[in-house]
Amino acid sequence: MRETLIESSDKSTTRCAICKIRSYSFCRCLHDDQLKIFSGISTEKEFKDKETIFLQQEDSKHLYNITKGNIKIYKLLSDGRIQIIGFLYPGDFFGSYKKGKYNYSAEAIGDVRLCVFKQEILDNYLEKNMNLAKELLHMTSHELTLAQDRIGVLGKMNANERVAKFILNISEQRARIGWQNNPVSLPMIRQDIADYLGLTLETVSREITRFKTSNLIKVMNAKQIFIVDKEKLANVCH
Amino acid sequence: MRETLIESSDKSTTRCAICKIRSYSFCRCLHDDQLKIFSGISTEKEFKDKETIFLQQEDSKHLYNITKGNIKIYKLLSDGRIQIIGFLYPGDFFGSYKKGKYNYSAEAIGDVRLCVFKQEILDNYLEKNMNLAKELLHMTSHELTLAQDRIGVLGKMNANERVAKFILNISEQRARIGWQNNPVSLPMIRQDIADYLGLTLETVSREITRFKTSNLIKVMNAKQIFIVDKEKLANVCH
DNA sequence: TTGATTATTTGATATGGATCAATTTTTAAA
DNA sequence: TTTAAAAATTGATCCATATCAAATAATCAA
Repeated sequence: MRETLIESSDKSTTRCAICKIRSYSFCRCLHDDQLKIFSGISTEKEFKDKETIFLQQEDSKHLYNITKGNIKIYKLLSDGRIQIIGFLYPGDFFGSYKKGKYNYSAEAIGDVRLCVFKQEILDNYLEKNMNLAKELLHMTSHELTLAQDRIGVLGKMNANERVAKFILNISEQRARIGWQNNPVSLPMIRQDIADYLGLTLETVSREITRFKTSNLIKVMNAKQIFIVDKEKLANVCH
Repeated sequence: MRETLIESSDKSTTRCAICKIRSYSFCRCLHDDQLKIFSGISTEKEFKDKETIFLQQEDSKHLYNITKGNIKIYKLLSDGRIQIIGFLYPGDFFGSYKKGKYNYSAEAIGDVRLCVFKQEILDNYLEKNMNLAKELLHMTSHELTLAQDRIGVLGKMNANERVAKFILNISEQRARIGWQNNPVSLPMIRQDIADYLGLTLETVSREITRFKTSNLIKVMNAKQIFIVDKEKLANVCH
């Protein structure tokens, strides 16, 4: 048993009421008086760096919401090739909504804390709470547009453009949840970025070097990128 | 005005009640007595080959459901490069948006008939009908898994694998809606297939020729492909 | 029918990014 | 600290697919 269950330390205030990331998560649509019940339908779990949250072939019984840290979701081809579908951040919701098998595997990048929902229980709760159902529909719909954007990147953009877009996207995401977005921290290793962008780690490294050489970015260290000229970087990819 | 509005020819039976594709569309969850109201919240429109249904930069005011024909949804880069996000078929629902703008453009392939919903009106109806909201959530969720599959194809598969997967996918889709799935008809031109798979039309043509030469398929004509050895074709791509 | 346009196939060549390989840097462990 | 392991960079070469070009086939309009 690699996961740790976190006990509610205080019975008077609910987990959800003091949750730091609720404002950019699907549960933001709930009223204060609904939080107590909602806290009860989920549990919190922690994962360490590189721990598997679930694998693609497993029965999908749970849905997850990130409250701390980063995770990657990925698909494996039979010959071992890997494609990272997405990097997910605090507030992101994942797992497959319809029952059956998960459509991808999920793994922690660094320390992670998740809200875990049992599928039937969340489903039942949705039935009684139209707000939450609509919020989840909007969120899924938004995720779909992000996936479609990625199809555009992988189908038509070259290495240069892919890496530029990646740096800008991750910076935007940081801004959205109110974190430092310049320099932007890249929690994942180059190989992960490559598997996300459909490139090799060598190509990713070379493109980053090129942006550095042409003064579009400064590489503070491998995991901290300072965007020097956002406009020029944006011009690279559209 | 290129679109044609179709008048309900018969006031006693509703459009929805006699709709041929309802069983594989999101409205299948509605009871017979709800159909009359539901018919009222949508209109039907026809489009001809190559007609634009909407463009990416337009304000998104409507959502669409295909009742007849095929459409393609695509994104354009500023320099004219095109990426086809998907080919959609009868029963498919589309028109997803981000910040009030459509996330892609949509164009008819051949003659098309669509159910058109005003966004606010459908949204209001959802409020009163949890079934439909949940069905739409499931459908959007399913679309998301399809988009994620495509990310895997575009990120990690070579030309050979992409074309094989394309032929098999389209055949499966035909089977799902109960149409002839072998030979499978490809309503779109080679250039569209290329823009869908992130390849050039020459490469698509060459891969099809290779499958033909190695007797995995027969090319009846450019738009009719007979799958000779489904198993071998499947082995190519996983 | 016939010519004109559009779509498809096939061939020759070029190239962006992969692959293979070595070195340097960073991180973690002893 | 020192050493070992992991991650990242840089260089040399190769290859899958793009690009350029031409021929053939299919479709459409007059």
